[in-house]
Amino acid sequence: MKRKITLKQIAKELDVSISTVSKALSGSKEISEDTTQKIQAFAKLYNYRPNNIALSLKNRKTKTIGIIIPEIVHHFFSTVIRGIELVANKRGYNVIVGLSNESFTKEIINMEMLAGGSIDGFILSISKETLLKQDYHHFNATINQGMPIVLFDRVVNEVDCDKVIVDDFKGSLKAVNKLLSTGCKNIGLITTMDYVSVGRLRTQGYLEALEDGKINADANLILKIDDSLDVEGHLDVLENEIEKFFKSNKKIDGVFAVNELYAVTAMKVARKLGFKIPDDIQVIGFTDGVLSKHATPSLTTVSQHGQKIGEKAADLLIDRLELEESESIDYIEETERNENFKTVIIETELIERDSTK
Amino acid sequence: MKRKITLKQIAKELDVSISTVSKALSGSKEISEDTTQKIQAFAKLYNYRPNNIALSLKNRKTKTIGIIIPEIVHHFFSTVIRGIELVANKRGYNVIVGLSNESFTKEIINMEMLAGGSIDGFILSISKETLLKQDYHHFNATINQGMPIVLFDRVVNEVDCDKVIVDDFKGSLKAVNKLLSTGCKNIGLITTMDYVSVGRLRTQGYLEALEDGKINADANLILKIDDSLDVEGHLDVLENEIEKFFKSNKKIDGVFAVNELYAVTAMKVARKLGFKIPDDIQVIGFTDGVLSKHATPSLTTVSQHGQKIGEKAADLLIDRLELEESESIDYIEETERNENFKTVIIETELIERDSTK
DNA sequence: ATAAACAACGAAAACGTTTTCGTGTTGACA
DNA sequence: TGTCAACACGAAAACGTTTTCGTTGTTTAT
Repeated sequence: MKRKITLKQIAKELDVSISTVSKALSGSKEISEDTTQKIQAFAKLYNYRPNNIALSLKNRKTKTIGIIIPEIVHHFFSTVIRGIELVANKRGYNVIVGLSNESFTKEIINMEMLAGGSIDGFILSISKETLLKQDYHHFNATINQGMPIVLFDRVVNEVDCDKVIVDDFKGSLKAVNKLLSTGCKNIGLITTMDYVSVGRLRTQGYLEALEDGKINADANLILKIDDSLDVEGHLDVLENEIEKFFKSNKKIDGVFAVNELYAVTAMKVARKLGFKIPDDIQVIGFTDGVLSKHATPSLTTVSQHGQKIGEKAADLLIDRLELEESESIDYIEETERNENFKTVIIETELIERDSTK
Repeated sequence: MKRKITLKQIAKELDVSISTVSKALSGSKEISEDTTQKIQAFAKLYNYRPNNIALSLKNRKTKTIGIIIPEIVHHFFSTVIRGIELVANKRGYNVIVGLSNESFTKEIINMEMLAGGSIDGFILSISKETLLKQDYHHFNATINQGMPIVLFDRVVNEVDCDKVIVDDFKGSLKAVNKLLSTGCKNIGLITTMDYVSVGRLRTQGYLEALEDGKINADANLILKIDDSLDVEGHLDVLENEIEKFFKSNKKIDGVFAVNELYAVTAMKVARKLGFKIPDDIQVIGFTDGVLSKHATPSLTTVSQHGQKIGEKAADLLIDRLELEESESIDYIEETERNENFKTVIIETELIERDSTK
C-alpha cells in the first residue's frame, strides 16, 4: 500500500525543487522542455494527482456544494439531487448531502458542519419543523458569513437569496381547470396544513380555479391532512380520513390532491367505496413520481420537473460563486448586492393519464 | 459580510500568539485561566469555528465518506443513503455522493474526483456497465492507494474488501416457497440478464425452491428482461413482453419478479388479461419500495432493508478507518491485512400483503 | 543563595499546493 | 571585455490548524 505521492516526493526523487515540479506539471514556460518531460513522465508513472484539500486551503474554495434536504427517500427530492449533481459535475463541482429529516435542529447541525469550510455554498429546501417555528436565523447567519444559499421548492420570504420554485399556483389552476372542463361539478381538495408554503399555494390555485368557473367553494370539500405524522405506517389514518371525507360528501365527482400519495390513496379508497375511476370520480395529483406512473389507473398529475429545478438551482449557485470570485465582492455596496437575487419559476406540466377523462 | 474569523485574527486582536489561542480554545492546562476565559469569550462572540479544510490537511483525513451509486432516483438506493448518512453523522462524518448513472466512465471519473483527497473511504454499488465489462481495476487501484472501499448490493469477487449484501438467494427461496405453500403449481419468474449478480442469485433461489418442491423447472416459465434499456419510457416494451409471456403460458398461477417494477407491471398486465389477483394468479416482488406498498392490490414482497444495509456499510467503513488510525497500518503484513475483510449478509424478510393468499 | 521545578506563553514545523520574487548561469552584443 | 537580457530554476510565503519544543519569569526545595 503506497500512500498518495506528493509534489515533495517527486521533487526529492528527481532532485529538483517543489516549485519546479509544480510548474512543470502545469506546463509552465519557465521550465525547460527536458525537465518538464522528465517530471511529467515520472508523475504519470506514479499516478500523481494534486491533493484537493491542499488546493482548497490555498484557494479558499472547495469546489463542492452542500445540499440539505428534508428527506432523501422521496422521489421529488431524489430527482432534484440528480439535477444538481448533473450540472455540478459538469461544471467541476462535487456535491455533499445532508439530511434534515424534517427537523429544525438537525438542519442547523448539518449546516454548521458543512459551513465549517467544507463547501462553497448551499442548495436547500426548508424542513417542516423550521417552517413551523418560522425561525430562519441560521440561514441569514450563513448568508452573512459570505456563503451563498439557493433555496428551492419550500422557500420563504424572510430569507434573501436566489430561489427556484415551481408555479404551484398555476399548476393547481391547470389541474382543477382540467377537472372542470371534463364536467366535474363538485371537486374535492386533499391538502396539507397551511404552514407548508407549497400546500398553501396549491390550495389557492384550487380556489382560484373554482372562482373562475363560477363555482362556490365549499369548506366541506376541503380535507386538510396533518402530515406532521405521516412519516410511514400512518397510512391507515390517511385512508380513514379520506374515507370519512368521501362518505360525508357523496356528490364528489373530482379530486385534486396536493401530492401523489394522497391522490393514489384517494383512488384506492374511492374504488373500495365502489366508484369507477375516471367515470364516477376523476383524480389528479401533484408531483409526477413513480406512484403516479404505475398506479391503476395511472394517475393524471402535475409534473414539477424536479431535475430541472435541481439543474437551475445548481446553475444559480455556481454562477454566483464564480461571479464573486471574479468581482471581489468585498467592495460591492450592501444595497447593490441585495438587488440581484433571482427567483426562478419552473413551469409545471399537466401529464394526462387514465385517472381523468 | 464578514469572512469567517481565524485563529490568527483572534490572536492579533487579543495580542497573544496563535498557539495560545489554539490551546485556550481546546481548554489546555497550559494556558492561565484568565487568558483562557478571555479568548473563549472572544471566540464565542465572533462565532469562531475551526476550518475543516485546514484540519483535514493537517490530520490527513477528511472525516467524510464518498458514496457512489448507479442511480439516486431509486427507492432502494435512497434508503441505503439514508442509512449511511444516519450512522455517518452519528459518528462525526459527512457524506458526499457521486452518481455513476450506470456508466463505467462516469464511475471512474467520480472516483478519481473524490479520491483526490476529498474523502477517507468509499461506499459504493457497482454500475451495470462495469459489471458487463468486468473491469474492476479502478476499485483495486484505489484500494492499493490505501483508501478502503465497502461494496454493497452489487458486489463482485474480484474486488477484495468489506461487503454488505442481501441474502438474495434465501430471499427468493422464501418467496417461491410461499407461492408453493399456497398452492401454486406453475410459477413464472421475471428476472434480469445474468450479469447483474443479484438477478442471477435470485434466479438460483427460484430454481432451488422448485427443486425442493419436486417441481421441474420449465425454461418457458422464465422471462429474462434486457434492462440495459429500461431507463424510462420503455415501460410499454416491458408490458408487451410480459403480456406475451402470460399468453404463451396460460397455466401460470404464480409470479415471482426480481424487482418491484416487474412485479407491479405483471399485476397490471394480469389484470388486463382478466385474471384476479391473488385468486387466479399470486404475485411476489423483490425490494420493498413505495410501489409495492401502494399498488392495488398491495404487493407481497421480499424486503431488502436498504437502510440497514447502509448503516452496516457505514459502520464497516468507519470501523476500518478508525482501526487504521490507531494501528498505523503501514507495518501490518500484506497477508495479515487481507484476511479480515468481512462480508455481512443482511437478512431479507417476506412482507405479506394482498397479492398472495 | 542556588538549583530545580513549574507556570504561561511563543516560535516554528508540518500538512500539500501555487505563486511571487529572487538568483545564478548562459549567450549576445557593443 | 563588460553589460544586459533571456533562461532555468529555487526559496519562501501563504492558506488555517495543531503540536512539539523551546524560552522566559516565578516559585519551591535544599
